[in-house]
Amino acid sequence: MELTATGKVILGMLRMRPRSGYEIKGFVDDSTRFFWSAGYGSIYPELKRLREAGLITGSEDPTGDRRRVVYKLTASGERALDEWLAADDGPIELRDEPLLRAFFSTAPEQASAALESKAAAHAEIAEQLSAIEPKAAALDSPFPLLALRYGVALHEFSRRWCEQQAARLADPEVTESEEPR
Amino acid sequence: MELTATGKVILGMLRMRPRSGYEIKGFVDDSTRFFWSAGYGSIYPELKRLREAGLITGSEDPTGDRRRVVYKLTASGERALDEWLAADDGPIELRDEPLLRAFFSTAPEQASAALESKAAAHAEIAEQLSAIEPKAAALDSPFPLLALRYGVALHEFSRRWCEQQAARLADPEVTESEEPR
DNA sequence: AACAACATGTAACCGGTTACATGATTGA
DNA sequence: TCAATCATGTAACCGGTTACATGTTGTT
Repeated sequence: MELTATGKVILGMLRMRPRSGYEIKGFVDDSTRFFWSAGYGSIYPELKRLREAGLITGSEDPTGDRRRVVYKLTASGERALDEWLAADDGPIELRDEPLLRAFFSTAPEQASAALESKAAAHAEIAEQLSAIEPKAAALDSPFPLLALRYGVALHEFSRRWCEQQAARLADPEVTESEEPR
Repeated sequence: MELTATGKVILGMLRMRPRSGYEIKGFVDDSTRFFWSAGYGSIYPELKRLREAGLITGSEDPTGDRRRVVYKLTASGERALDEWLAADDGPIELRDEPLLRAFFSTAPEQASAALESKAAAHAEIAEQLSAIEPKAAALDSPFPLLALRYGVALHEFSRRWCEQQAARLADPEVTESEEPR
């Protein structure tokens, strides 16, 4: 059973506790969003597929007249999740448009500006991640918090690196001595 | 004129110097691959679209009977590129499956193993990037090398962070005192 | 009464990846 | 002569994003 990206995150979250599709979306936004996002348009169809594949079961749990389906793992789903967790591969992918701008810059001032704005973006992301730390800290498992802290550390690192390089490029002395063409 | 992801990288690379689709692919693999990849299946159709939109022109430059089309920017393409470079937004996206594994781990040893393997992946990527540094260093522009060094620094940082945390989680004393549940 | 949040789902669109298909040139 | 590299392109597939569509419940 090949799991899709969305399938993996759904199974993992359902093992933590049974949830509805809506709750999965909310939890993704509060936890994995910065390295593994998912929208309703992926979640609901994937829940359907996972149920049809027998990896999860859904039970109706309405609030009054508002329908709500809570899903949980089957034994088979548990097995699929464990299988995936036991592997040690999987992609680490980055898509970084501000960096591409720096890459294609034609003058130090332009590259410096691109890096400054990239630094600002990293600062903002780090801040957003810090803001959801309390939610991660309240969970039973300590590992979501660990992942979140990785995110904060990573973006703080990027921010510092970009700021340093931006400053270096903006300094005429350094720029001239290192780029004599 | 809205540029696609692939369109941006093509325009940028064609301004550095005129190239064929094949050469663009080669240069992507030697430079932006780690934060902005593209395959033939994106490049050739996009070249067609850019030409139809008047942003680039292609001229036949065969090697014997082997056909070859070299593209370069038009004034309009130059303008589109500058416009994009002057903006200061654009996504910074990460997709990190090893981190997702750590996130969903249910025991310190499992999280530690996930982080170890993530650290190994970062080490390998950093090595690959270091290996193409000489090629980047030989270019006219210093900024591709800068971007590449960012990649090396970033993956080295991730490697260190993951190794440290993996070691911490594998140490029974620390683990017990920090996870009393 | 109105709005935010809860809740589920579909359809169209978009763009990237993979596989396929073809053929020439160069160097070992 | 054989393999690697140069070179171009299409088609099928896959999966994610966005917009749309609908209705309930709780709060102000």
